[in-house]
Amino acid sequence: MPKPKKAHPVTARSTHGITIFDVAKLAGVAPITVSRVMNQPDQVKESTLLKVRRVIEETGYVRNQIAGSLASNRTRLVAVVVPMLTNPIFADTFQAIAARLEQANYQVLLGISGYKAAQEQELLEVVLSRRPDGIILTGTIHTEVSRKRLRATGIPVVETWDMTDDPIDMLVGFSHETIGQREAQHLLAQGYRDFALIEVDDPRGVRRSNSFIQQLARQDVTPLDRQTFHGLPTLEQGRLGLVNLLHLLQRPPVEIRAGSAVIQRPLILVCTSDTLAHGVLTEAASRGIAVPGQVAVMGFGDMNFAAHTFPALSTVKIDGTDIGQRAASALLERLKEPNGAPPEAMDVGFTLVNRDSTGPLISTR
Amino acid sequence: MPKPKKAHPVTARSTHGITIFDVAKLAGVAPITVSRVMNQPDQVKESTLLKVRRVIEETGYVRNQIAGSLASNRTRLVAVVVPMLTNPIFADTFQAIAARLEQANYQVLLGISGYKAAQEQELLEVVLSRRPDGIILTGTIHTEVSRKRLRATGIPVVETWDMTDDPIDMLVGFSHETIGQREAQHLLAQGYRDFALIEVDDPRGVRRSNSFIQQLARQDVTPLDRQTFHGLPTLEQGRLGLVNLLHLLQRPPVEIRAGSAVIQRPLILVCTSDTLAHGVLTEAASRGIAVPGQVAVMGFGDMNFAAHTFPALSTVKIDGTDIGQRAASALLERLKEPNGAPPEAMDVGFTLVNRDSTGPLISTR
DNA sequence: GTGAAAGCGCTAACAG
DNA sequence: CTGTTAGCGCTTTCAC
Repeated sequence: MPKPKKAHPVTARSTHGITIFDVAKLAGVAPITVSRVMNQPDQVKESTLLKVRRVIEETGYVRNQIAGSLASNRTRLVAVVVPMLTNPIFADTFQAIAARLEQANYQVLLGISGYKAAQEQELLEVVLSRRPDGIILTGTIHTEVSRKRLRATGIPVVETWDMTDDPIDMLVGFSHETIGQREAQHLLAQGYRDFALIEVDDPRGVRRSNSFIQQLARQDVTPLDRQTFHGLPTLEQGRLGLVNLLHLLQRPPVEIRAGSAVIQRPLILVCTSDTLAHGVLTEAASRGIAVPGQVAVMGFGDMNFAAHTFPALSTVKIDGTDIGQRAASALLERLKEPNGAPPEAMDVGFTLVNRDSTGPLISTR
Repeated sequence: MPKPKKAHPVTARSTHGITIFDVAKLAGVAPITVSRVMNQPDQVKESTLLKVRRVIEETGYVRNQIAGSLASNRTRLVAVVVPMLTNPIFADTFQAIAARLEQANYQVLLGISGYKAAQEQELLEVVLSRRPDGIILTGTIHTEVSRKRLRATGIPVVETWDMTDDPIDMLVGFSHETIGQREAQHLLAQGYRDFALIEVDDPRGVRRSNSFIQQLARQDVTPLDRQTFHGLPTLEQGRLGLVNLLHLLQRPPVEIRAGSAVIQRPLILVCTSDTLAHGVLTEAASRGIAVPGQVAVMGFGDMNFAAHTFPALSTVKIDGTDIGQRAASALLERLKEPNGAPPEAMDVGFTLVNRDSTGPLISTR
């Protein structure tokens, strides 16, 4: 007696959903043909294609990617790990990544690492168990275990929003140290001499601040104060920052010559976030303190409001959307061409943006 | 000759990763025991537990959730669909959902629907193919196909950020119509008579505006203008909104009595977003227009900056974190207890928040 | 262009 | 507390 045919198994474990077997039977083809209709339609004859698609439509069949992923060893899933969704500075990047991936028919598995490498490591364990085809991380600071494990899996990885000499794989970001340095050089060149910093304890922001201070030191300048807040930057913190620094406003401005004119440079508050800077502007407005007459303000990020504050905010422009698009594109490229060009770090750079909150610009030719 | 044992198959198709079979062999137990160590550790003897865990540690075994999901018909995946990540109004909700789910050992599959029901429908097709254990949607407006398909799958669904009489399954939100109505009643009661609206074309915001206008009409009041912008709300749009309405500032304020004092009520700009309202405040500050003396401003959302603008912004408080937590909790509850209480709509409500941008409050007892 | 057979790596079900 | 067996629903491989 022949072994019973497996063509349409209904066992105790079956989930009673419509499967590829049901569709195949109704369409009068083999299951593998249904699979081809969905995955390689060009390899299927037009008439068969239509026949199968009609049955799919009629039955309301929904494919099971779980089974497909297990069989094919590809999930069409990309894990994206961000520190915190409520930090708007990453929103553009995240949005760009998700949009680009969805358009390429990949889905996003989201992970929140909370700015802690240890938490990220735990998260990666779970993430890897889903066998994503690729991983996009925020930052380049990870535990040694995480780095080793990621390299061991061979899954394409893109690190973002930072620079390092030793990336896990691909890298799309910029150097926070360079930003701090250039920002200091720029403001010194503009004639500023009295500095105070306002920051939150985000590790990358702190690195920018440290680098900024180091560069000041090379010119024998020491900042007058440094206000550090906890958690995500808020308008409230920015306002409080200025309140805490009001005593510094007594200092007479530095006078510098620009051609035939004389420009005054007061205290400047250098913030690690546009949001903090916006808070400073708000507090200044509420107290009738002139910006940039009595105090100048510098932000970070060039978030969408920065050009429209009053006065318009000078800042460091980071193109988050660009980072996201490049990161996603680099990953997709690799997924398409696993043996393509070797990983190459992309430095997307940054731009110092002069607006009204730091006063008239001195030509620096 | 006996059939070769399947215990440790290495075929052409194997992915050469470490599997549960390898771990089992090294630990001297059956594969199912390894599975139990990971999924039901309390059913395993302490010594076996330790033995297996040591091997897992040593080999660097990473479980394959794909295979597990296929076998168990549970994915520990929850799909979350949001219109747009860059809209900060949803950030709190999304963050709360993701945090709560991760803590319960579920992962988040992200989908971006772009405010369009048709796009959402396509997205759902892909999402369903991943067999998520639950789905959290933003809004209650979906195509008929989407609703039918979601109901057919039997997957627990939570709709958020809105109210409807006919939810797909569970619902956590508030009524945009009620907000518009109450907001109008409130402002009329405060003595305002000259209204202009500033909004973006987000469908829920437009519904609030429409409801607001309807309620005004019941008191024979007609708004003087309605500025509608496209896309996500920005500070820039808010500023532009005020610029476009400057001509309305000529109108003399309404005078009303509050006890022995007399209060003046000027034009009030009712915005569908705190961000727009913040832009109005900014433009007013830049022009030296007094708020609330010459123009009053009302926002929506009570975003984290609203209490700290200058002047502080009156608004409608929505607790996005609360929505997210409740949505996630309701879902988790159902996943734990599939036959628990029937779906119940949760109206989280809202709060009218009076701050300085709408001037002194009139007692409404 | 289409099909049959054999898994992918895990867990449900049942037995001991 | 532990093990055996038999799939989960799909795709790879090889054949026609």
